[in-house]
Amino acid sequence: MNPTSLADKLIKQHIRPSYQRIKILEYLLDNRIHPTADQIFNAVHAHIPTLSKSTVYNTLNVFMEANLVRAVIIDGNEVRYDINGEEHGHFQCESCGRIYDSYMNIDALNADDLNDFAIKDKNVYFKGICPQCRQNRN
Amino acid sequence: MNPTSLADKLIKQHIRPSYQRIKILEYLLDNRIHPTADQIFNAVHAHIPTLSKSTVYNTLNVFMEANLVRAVIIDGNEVRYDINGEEHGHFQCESCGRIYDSYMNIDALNADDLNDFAIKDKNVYFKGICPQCRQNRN
DNA sequence: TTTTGTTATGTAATCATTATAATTTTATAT
DNA sequence: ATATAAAATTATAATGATTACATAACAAAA
Ligand SMILES: [Mn+2]
Ligand SMILES: [Mn+2]
Ligand SMILES: [Zn+2]
Ligand SMILES: [Zn+2]
Repeated sequence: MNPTSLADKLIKQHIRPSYQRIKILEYLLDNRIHPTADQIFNAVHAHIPTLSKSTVYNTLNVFMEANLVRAVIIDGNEVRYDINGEEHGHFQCESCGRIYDSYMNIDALNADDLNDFAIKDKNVYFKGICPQCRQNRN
Repeated sequence: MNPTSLADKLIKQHIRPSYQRIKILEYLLDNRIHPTADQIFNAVHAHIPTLSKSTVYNTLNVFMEANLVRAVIIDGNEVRYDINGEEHGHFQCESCGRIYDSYMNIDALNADDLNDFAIKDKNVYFKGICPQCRQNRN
């Protein structure tokens, strides 16, 4: 995606398209691995030597506010960020830590005991061993 | 539950039933609110003035190892602990933070794109506003 | 009662994230 | 264009949950 359309994507969400924000957005779109803030920082820092980690966190929070990214919380020790806007669940491999997307039918999940609750968001994640790690027998 | 049966519950899982462990187990069984380590510490500390927070964490990790409790990770900032062994999902209220159990049919959730994955665990949680908070309009 | 292993305790360390203040950049007004 | 105001970035400090570590207390075995 070219820089202009990246900027447009941000402007559409009323986010000022700073160079840092564009580069972070670009990284997220090109690396759909549910990266940590640290991974994002390290990757983008290679292109912007003056980049601060604060900016990464600030930007991610701005993106989340605008629903451009969402936090994927499975591990508990560090948040991972997801730019995939489609409704989907996740699978985390207990061996390698990778998080995979899974397009299961989350909407179908229903709970009679939550009839009086206002449900705004449904989250699903599985855990286990991914195909690659199964093959490597670890 | 009387102390003896609490001790038996631990022995059955090959956990030495120290006074601290029994009291922590008792608290978890009597307060099914998915408490934080801090909540557990404060409550049990009232009964055992010498209790250390390290012991709470150690004990919770021992209990988790034995599958007596499981970690419920929704917020990301602090882990909450659940002694409910039945298969169930959760609802966290965005207003008061309370976590409710919900007996939805998690097993029914299936993902064709995970056929080559070894699925060991399925997790579901919803977010929204609980009945009490809806009534209080906040 | 030694000896040995296990558990508990207190304190220090870790580490992801947030808060704060100063600086730089961008937009607006004159 | 210049001054002024607002927004974003940066560097650093603070926060806070959890873990690591060393020591003390306890329990079991010999
Ligand atoms: Mn995803
Ligand atoms: Mn529960
Ligand atoms: Zn794997
Ligand atoms: Zn509530």
